[in-house]
Amino acid sequence: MSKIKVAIVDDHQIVRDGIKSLLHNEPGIEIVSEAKCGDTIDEMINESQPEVILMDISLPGKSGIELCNYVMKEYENIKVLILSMYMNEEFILNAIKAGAKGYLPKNTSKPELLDAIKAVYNGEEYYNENISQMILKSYVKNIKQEQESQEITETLSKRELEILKLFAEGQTNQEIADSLFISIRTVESHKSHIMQKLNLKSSVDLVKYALKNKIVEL
Amino acid sequence: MSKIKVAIVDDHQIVRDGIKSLLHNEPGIEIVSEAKCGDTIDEMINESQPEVILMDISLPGKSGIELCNYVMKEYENIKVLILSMYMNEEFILNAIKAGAKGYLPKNTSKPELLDAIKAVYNGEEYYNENISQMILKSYVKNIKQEQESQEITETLSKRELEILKLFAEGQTNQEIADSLFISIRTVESHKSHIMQKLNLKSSVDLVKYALKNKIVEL
DNA sequence: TTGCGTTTACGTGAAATACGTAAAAAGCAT
DNA sequence: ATGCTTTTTACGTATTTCACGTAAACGCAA
Repeated sequence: MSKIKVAIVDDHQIVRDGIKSLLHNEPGIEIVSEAKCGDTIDEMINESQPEVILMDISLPGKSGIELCNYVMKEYENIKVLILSMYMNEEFILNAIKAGAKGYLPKNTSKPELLDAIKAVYNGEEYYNENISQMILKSYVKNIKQEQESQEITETLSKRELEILKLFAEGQTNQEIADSLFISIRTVESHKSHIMQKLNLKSSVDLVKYALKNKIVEL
Repeated sequence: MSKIKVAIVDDHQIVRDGIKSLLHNEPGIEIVSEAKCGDTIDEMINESQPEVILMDISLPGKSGIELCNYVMKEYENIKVLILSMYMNEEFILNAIKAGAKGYLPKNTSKPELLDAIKAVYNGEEYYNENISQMILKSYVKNIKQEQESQEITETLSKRELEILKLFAEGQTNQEIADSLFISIRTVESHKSHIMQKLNLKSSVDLVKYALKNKIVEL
């Protein structure tokens, strides 16, 4: 069995050295190249023909996510394994969306790193327990958020949203009326409707609602 | 000249290995011990008598900052050099406050790491350019923020703050008047004064101001 | 076509705001 | 203690906004 060809992309020399020393005399693995960032990724791939790329997320220039996306498109046989400090859902989910085959924290043990490399090399996916749990949590959260967002867009009409936005930006009813070329009474009506729909009691709530739902910024 | 005795405290094996491989055959430096966290720091120090400790900030259990503080108190001759992914002001400033003699990003070059170790060993402090600049920026920023905060507390009286809070929480003027046992006109006056003082145009601005300055929560 | 939601708009009385004025009450300095 | 400043209190008036009800015009879908 030939060795698995592994490339490393990480801007921290210490991390690169650490990985190299970890995998140094592993019989099944060979480090064929390394890079600080993704600028020369094509060159690197063509020269060293890696089968697995260990990649950090935060890189100078293009992020690991973008890079992963690119590699997935151009070299579909190469497996990308993300090795990141950051264990937050956003990064992990983005990595998965971008086609990463695995995601490991940087404090991974040597056997886990080896397992992961072998797994992705064999076409499997590798996420450790923490990450699996996190994905699950995040999924549930997302669903909930989506539901909320849907509620808003379902409940409020375009016009109502527009008026809410202008109001929460600080315009008076008259200003809103003028800028939308409608009567001030209409603006008032819209606001009433919005309050009814969202079960809000005051303009203060209206402003807070707009901020919460990122219709306007603070 | 004897070798500088260096200890490593970092929960990422890869990082520890990376540092070791970087410093491996440096004539002036010797890695005398390493640890994943600060639980056994006393033991470690007593056994290996390090002169410089390379330390991560984010550690399981006690943070690098706390640990640094502790080491400074108990072993004042030991120099702590923080080696962190995180380049944000807060961490850096805290590290300095805790008595760290240097702060390096993890993507430090080998010569810089060597320089830093030698510098702190010789009783100097070592911060690279980025960090020096960051400290400066942060300092300026802090000053500004303090000024702003002062402005608020200077400008608004207790009563005004109280009324702003209740209003931003969603109470009507009448409710505020009732709960403070004052006339509704008084509440109105206060609000006017607040707006004048802060140069705000509408209640919307009032609410936003209260949110910005954390007088109320969203 | 009928029905439903959206957008438009008005009427009326109550509430809030803008802007000015001003007087007790409290705090502070000399 | 006395005077000065700030805070807190309050009102008047004109304007604006709110709450609540009503309703016409429009589009779209069953």
